[in-house]
Amino acid sequence: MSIMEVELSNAHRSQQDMELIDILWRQDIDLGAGREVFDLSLRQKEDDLRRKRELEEDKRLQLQREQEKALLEQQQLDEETGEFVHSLPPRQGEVSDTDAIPQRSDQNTLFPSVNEDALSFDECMQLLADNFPLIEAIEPSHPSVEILPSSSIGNIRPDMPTSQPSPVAQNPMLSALLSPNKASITVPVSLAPAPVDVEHAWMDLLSLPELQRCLNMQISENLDQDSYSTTTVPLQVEDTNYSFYLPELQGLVPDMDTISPVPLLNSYNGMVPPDNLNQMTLKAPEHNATYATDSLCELLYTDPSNAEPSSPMLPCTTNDTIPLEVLPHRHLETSEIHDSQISLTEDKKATEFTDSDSGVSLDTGLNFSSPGKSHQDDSSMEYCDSDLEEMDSNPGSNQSDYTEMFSLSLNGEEKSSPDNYCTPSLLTTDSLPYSKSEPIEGNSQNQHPFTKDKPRRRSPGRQSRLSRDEHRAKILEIPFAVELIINLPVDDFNELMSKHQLNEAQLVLVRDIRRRGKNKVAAQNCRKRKMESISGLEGELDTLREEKERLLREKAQRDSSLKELKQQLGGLYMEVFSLLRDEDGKPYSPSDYSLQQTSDGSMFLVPRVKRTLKGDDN
DNA sequence: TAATTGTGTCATGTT
DNA sequence: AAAACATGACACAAT
Repeated sequence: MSIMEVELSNAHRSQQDMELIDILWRQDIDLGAGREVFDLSLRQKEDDLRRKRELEEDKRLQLQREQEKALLEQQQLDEETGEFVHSLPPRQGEVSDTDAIPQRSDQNTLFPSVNEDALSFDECMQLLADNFPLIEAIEPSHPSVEILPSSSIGNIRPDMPTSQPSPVAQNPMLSALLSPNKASITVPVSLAPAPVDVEHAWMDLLSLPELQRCLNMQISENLDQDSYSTTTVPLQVEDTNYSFYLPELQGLVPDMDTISPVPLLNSYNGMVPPDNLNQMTLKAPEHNATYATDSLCELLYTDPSNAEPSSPMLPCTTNDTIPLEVLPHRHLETSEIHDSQISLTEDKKATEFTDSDSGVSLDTGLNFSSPGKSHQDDSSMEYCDSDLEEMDSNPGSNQSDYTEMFSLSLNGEEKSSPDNYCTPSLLTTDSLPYSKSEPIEGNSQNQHPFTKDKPRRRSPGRQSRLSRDEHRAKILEIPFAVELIINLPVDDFNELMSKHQLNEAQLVLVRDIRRRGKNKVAAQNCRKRKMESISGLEGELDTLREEKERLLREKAQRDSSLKELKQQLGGLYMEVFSLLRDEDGKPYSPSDYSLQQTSDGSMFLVPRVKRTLKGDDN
């Protein structure tokens, strides 16, 4: 695009230039730009407009950052407990009630180190999002479903089904778009204000799957860099200050605590081969607030009694997220959804339902399982769990990405109606305390062995990015993040719970999640303490050993001194003894007599005959 | 293959 | 009384 601008600024265009421009224009037509783009005066006007908009956006961002700062100042993460503590008096509710702008996940204390970088990039992304709202989708079937109020020109549906193979490399523009550096992003920015029927042009453009994928990849890369991309702003967040814990944002940054944003970009570029673009594009719908298709809803919620229009997690009504299981297939299966896929997604749901410690057994009421699968024994559970495990652990797999991406959804209508699609079976056990309910679940049908960790197939070493509880929360459509559930102070937690009408199953799960989360932290602390204690004892042992050696050395030294003294004493004794004479002037025999000293100092010569038995020769 | 290690979870006691 | 915390014990996957 920059090349094109340079070309355009050239007043004297040679015929060759004009041809080149024509070629470029033909490409840009596909990008949604009309001839007018090449009109300098028009483009100047558009530039002015764009600048003005950018200025406004800057202001808005500034305001937003200030609010975020204020919010962060109020919240402080206790490292030991993992709990948020208020460092400022104001109640969270008060702020959140007045805070219309959804807080982004840069307040997520999970990733405190990336805040600064991410924020700057956040600006860029916000600018991009407003000037070129790529991720606002034009929903062909529901064109009226628009959430982002700002310039909706050039909306692109990143999740449009695509099937054709893409000769991306042959198209220099597309190649530029594919390029990870941000220069390519400027393309849509300058195109956005084009006064032609850009939307239509974009729609035409969307027929080019390769470009779509390019754009999506660009988006997802940027979003991955900036996990809390401002494009998520339109999400309707319940008036709570914990919006930075929003699950969907978490899902976007599954490993941000280990990977800083910039390396993430690089790693993505390096990691994802071109043929995996499909997977990357699928990240975009996370921010596609308008993505909603009835067919998808039907796919996921085939059970009529389970269809829950008002359920917060349902993308059909909330326009917020899309069922994670569906999107991959949409993409990978060239936009047609097969029955097998449906059963697969359903089965996945079913397996996830069964994977709960909370006494939330769903096996009886729901029979999501495809006929080929049974949940009768441990092996089947192993299969299910490992299945989930693979979803978690395989970063390249579609499932994994989507499970994270669409992990949890928070939106304004998170009141779960009582007839949640998982409720019927839940109601059978959900009122039981967790400790009691778990064994109960292991009925003959499912035998889900919640007792004593039997079903666990997690892999701590692999660090599944979605924990089991997160899966459960997702499945039961808990409208807030697991971290939030765990780390919130009890008052805020209760407040949060009172804000959302959760059914009993959800309440049980939430309580279990909180209990397990707390206990997990406690166990970690306990082990940490234990290790510290062990190392402390080891240190103590070392010092004691050193002291022992020192004392032994001292003892040896004193022993040798004592020996020396004894020798000296023996010498003196013999000297004195040899001076003694009897009446005949003869010396006493040391074997017959010995010298002894009384307590008053007087010396006696004692015959040794009697005393030698006692061995006293001193 | 067995032993070790790290981690999550549960049960239970303590604060 | 309830919640949080502490800790031993267990299961399990990874090493």
